[in-house]
Amino acid sequence: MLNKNPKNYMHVENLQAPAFLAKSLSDENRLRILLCISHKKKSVSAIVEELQLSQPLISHHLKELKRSLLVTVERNGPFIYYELADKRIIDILRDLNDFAMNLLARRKTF
Amino acid sequence: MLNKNPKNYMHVENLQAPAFLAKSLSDENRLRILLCISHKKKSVSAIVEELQLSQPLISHHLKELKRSLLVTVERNGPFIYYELADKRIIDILRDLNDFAMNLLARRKTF
DNA sequence: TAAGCATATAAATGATAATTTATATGCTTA
DNA sequence: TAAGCATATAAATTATCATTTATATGCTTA
Repeated sequence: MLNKNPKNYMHVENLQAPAFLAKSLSDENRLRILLCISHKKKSVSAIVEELQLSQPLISHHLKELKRSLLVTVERNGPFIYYELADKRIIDILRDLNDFAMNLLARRKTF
Repeated sequence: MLNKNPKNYMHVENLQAPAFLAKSLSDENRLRILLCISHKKKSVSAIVEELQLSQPLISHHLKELKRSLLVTVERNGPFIYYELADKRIIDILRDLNDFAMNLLARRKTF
């Protein structure tokens, strides 16, 4: 768990923030981008090359990830580098993956 | 973290499962439903009453949550009870909430 | 078996979002 | 300053999804 003594309590009334975050994580291509830059900042063209997706599509998703505050941007000459704003997003991604795989495995077993 | 020695490794190629799970968690009303049944199974009408949403909308979201394997169903007479399939989804929800609130707080600070 | 409640389902609608295609912007170098 | 590369943006298209409205199904009880 990220937080054993959470400072932010969840209320049935206000779940906008986690829902918004989950929406950012709900697209497979965006998850691939997050993993792709998880160890070091990378330029758009490097990401395009690695993930084999079109440049406008990558740019679109990067814009979305920036809007959700998940990545930060930095220009260096003609290149623009994207970097994780907080690497703990990878832990969350791993938790989602483990939990989802677990659900699927159980469905197959029982 | 859910898993310090994860059995399921993440690959940039296959992130369908976590993306699908995140999509289930990306709607505020579905999160409200999950929290609403987090302590005990509840009937559809009980959920409708608590969350003040229309019955067809609640049924629709419950169907979606069932499809994602997040809830299980049980009929008792005329009532149909929904229950969390795995309560650890609440930990994940809390992590999402904490992380999201953290991002927002930082944006306001810096 | 008719009536009534609990829930599901179907159809229609409106909104949002992913992707593609085309074009613009901005930096660098000759 | 023209040419070229890196990236962003805009427009068009298609797909997905939340919500509403209307209706059907299934259980129970009189």
